[in-house]
Amino acid sequence: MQETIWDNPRFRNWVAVARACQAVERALSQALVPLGLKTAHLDMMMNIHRHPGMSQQALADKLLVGRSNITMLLPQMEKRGLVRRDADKRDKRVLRLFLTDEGDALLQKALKIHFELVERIMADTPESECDVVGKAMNRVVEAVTGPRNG
Amino acid sequence: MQETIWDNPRFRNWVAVARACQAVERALSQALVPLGLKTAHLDMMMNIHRHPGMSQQALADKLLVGRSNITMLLPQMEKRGLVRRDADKRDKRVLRLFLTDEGDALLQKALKIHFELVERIMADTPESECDVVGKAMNRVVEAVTGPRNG
DNA sequence: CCAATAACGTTCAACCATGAACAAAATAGT
DNA sequence: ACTATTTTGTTCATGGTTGAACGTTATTGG
Repeated sequence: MQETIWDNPRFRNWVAVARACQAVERALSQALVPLGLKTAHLDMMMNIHRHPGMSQQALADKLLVGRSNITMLLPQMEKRGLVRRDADKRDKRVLRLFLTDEGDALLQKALKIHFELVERIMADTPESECDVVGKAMNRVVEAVTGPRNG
Repeated sequence: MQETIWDNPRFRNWVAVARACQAVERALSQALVPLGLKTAHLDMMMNIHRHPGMSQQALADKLLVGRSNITMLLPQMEKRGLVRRDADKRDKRVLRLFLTDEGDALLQKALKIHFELVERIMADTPESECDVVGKAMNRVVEAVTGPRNG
């Protein structure tokens, strides 16, 4: 009776999700080595691309990481000429984030790699099921971050 | 036309998976603080529980982490009296891993927390969809770790 | 106007994770 | 039997991630 938990569909299936996620994270990490990028950098660039001019705080919230994480990583990318940080005229506390042209070009290459990896791992999953997965995951994020006190 | 990638169902939905995974990982991490456990420890204990006597190498493979990771974490748990490492008689290189009674008891508490979290985040997802998700994720793991040439 | 509070970004020390290099033990090939 | 290769676990230097404490700037309340 000690293994009752594993018989629960939700639990067992979520474990599969976590496992798959880590496997893909690792594979993506390897695939990005030629570009000199870490998955954390890619995540940041993807978000800055989709929300140009966002603050570091907003980026941290999107990525579900601490603010200090952003502070530690951004200067590297800035030095590489991938990202630009402009001071906000109205609010001197915030820095507005933008991709440089070079950053955008590198992002496109990285996205291609990411895309091909996803295509490969999802090849045997029909689109309809993909949508079921995506919708379930969006509900998960809401359930975790929504009722989140802060 | 530069955002074509985001219109792809597989890509967009996979991003949702990764995001959900990180959110839950973070939530679980917080929920385990009272037990003095990290998610890495819980993962290890779960696997040792299901495969008693497994080697550190086998555990690393299951968890998709480096061998050194196991070496760094296990002694802490051994000192806490949660895990036991027995030398194999036949092969003097390998150490066989077991949970102590105390470790098993703590694992049960941790599993309860994990289980309740999963129940909460999956509450709005019917069991049938859960299975679709789980099967898709198992295919993902196979696609990544199976054809993995190196 | 002025003090208190909150928000943004930074710094720092502590902890984790990783991969390369290593010693010991087992296996394979001759 | 003997060397070469592989496997297992450890060590170590490096780099990533975190949360707390801090300085600066906005905002709120009197």
